[in-house]
Amino acid sequence: MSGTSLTEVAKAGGVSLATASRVLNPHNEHPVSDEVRARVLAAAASLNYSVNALARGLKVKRTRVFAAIVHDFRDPFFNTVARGVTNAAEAAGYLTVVCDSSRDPDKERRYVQLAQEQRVAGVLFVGGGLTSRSYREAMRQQIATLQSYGAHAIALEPRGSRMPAEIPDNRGGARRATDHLVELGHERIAFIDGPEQVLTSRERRRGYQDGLEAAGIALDERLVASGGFTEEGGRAALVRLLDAGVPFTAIFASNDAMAIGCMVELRARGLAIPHDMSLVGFDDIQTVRWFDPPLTTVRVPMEEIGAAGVARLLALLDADGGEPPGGRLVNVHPTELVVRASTAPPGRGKARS
Amino acid sequence: MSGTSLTEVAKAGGVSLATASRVLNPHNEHPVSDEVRARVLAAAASLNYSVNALARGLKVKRTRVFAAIVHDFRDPFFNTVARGVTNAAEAAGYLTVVCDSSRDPDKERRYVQLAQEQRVAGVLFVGGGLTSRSYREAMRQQIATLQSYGAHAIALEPRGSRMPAEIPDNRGGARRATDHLVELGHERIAFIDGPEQVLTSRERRRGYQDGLEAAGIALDERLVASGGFTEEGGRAALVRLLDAGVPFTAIFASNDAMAIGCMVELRARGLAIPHDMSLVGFDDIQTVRWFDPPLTTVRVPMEEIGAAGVARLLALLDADGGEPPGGRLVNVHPTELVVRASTAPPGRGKARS
DNA sequence: CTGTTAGCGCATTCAT
DNA sequence: ATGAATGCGCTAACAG
Repeated sequence: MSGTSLTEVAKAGGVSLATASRVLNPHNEHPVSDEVRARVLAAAASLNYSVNALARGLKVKRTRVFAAIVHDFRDPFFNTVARGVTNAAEAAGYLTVVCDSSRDPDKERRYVQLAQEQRVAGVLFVGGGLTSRSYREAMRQQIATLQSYGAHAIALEPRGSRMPAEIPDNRGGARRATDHLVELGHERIAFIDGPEQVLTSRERRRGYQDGLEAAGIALDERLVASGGFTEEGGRAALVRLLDAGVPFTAIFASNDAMAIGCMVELRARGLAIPHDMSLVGFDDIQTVRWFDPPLTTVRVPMEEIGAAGVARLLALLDADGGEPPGGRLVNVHPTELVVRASTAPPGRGKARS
Repeated sequence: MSGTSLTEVAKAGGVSLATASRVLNPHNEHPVSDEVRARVLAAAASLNYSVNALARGLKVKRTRVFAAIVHDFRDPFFNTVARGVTNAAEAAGYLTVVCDSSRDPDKERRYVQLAQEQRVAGVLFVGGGLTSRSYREAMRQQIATLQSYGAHAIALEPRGSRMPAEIPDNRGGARRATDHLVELGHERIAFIDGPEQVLTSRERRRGYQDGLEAAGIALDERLVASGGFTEEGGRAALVRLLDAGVPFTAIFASNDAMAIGCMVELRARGLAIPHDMSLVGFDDIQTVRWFDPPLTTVRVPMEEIGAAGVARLLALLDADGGEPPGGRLVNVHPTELVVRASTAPPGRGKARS
């Protein structure tokens, strides 16, 4: 019921506890004779010995576990980043606790709390933070506590805290997407915004504004609606826009999930993409290439960002006790416009008339 | 750097270590005066105290962590089940380590190993096991070791081991999907199989055979191709089937990912769904309802299965030391055919001619 | 190269 | 109702 302990392995191998530890602990440099080593290994194998990471962690004050807190497990954006994290972590011998906060700040807080109790070596926040003062203050406080326990925090989307971050170039990507539409000749471009209070939304909206401004097009607030980064929300936002009667020939949805919602609604109304309406998304989640038409979108290097976050964490961990590794606090990963078939010059579609 | 310990809280609160433990440990029943309790709580709060779950776990020989091992993080089937698991676990105060094995048995083994070292309370296997003797033997061995350390293992897809399981009715669902096609008048129904060595594939294939048999249709092996449960694989399998020239009017893909691959290929060949070809999937992952046409598929209660797995684990944990809770070893969760627009009676489509 | 020892932070007897 | 003492399994000095 309670498994085998090192003491038992030592006894079975006819050596002391210390010696057994030395051969079974991969990070131990202490020399051990080949013969003794073999004996201990054999004893461990025959007893199905498995180190107790709790005891080890208690002793060395450091575990090999990370926590990744994501907004929504089912969103391909998040689970792809999470996969980048878990793969990179596993390669370094770390396990990753993945937590789905359901975009609930309180649940997020509870998860950080639990992770802290487990004395994780680091927590990665995957998903933008909220803009509110109170949220940022609470987060700052929480991270300070985390650090007092020796853990590091990393952001993989803007968080507005002073923590190290590996984030996509949201603003630049949104700018390029807008430019693309402008270059095709669109002048009335609707924008489907993410949740208002989320920093990621804000950055992408900014990029949209940049693009409009550069083209000398005035921002028309009636062409902007929030879709909460979900398919249903995106669809609902488009319904509002279309029903409002203000004409537009293209839609820039600030994430792919909402773009999918738009596709569904356009199809339901018999509006052809891109003939009647051009559509651009953001993220380049895997599924959008299977849709008809394949979606033009902005590629975010999701797995790469996840892996970079882990590398960052590992570097921080190694540097502990020395000075922090050089380099910027925030690394911005370039995003890239992927033109597929959902965009074209404005036609004389129904939406225009 | 090393955080606050209970000892410090006790000192700050002017009480003994034992007393501090009694008020801070939620599972402790020991009476403590309100005044002392308040003092300790205040001290803990002002010091930002957070229990060390490692020390606690070492002492009580039990952690509040589960491990969920999934085949592929990015597949909506798996991440949806995983979300059911993490949510249910969090509600019970447990954290879940989610591991993506990339369908690699060796990686799966390493993850179980790591989880065991962390002394997780339970391991949930999400995704079918392999049929091979060696795999099943190794798995049996591994589970035995896990249990010797007090952990429980649960399967959320057929595993062919004697472990408790909460699995979908794969065979029945596949049977119903086949019946549906037969009832529409199809007689030549192609089947896109999952990976051959995976038990889930085998169950679904069996259901397909059941349906054919009930309808008096002989199984034609030339109408079966394996697609490995991925979009690309499904598409490639369909290419082979189509190019082989053996006519058929409907396709039953044994998971939605492969059905999506089929849709893409049919579209590329100008074959209309369902006019030229009917198509059925399996799982009812969220995206398939957004496709054009929305896919007819077999719904698997994914989150429910995840939650059931956690409930099962919790019951096993509570019962430890007593007799195991009554009930079947394997609980089968009903699946349900969801008819959407990708199926219709056979037309005179090109595939037939 | 091997062995002895101390103590990580906590829950839990056993006293009081 | 509170406190003192013990040990979970392990690593890392320190001795030899």
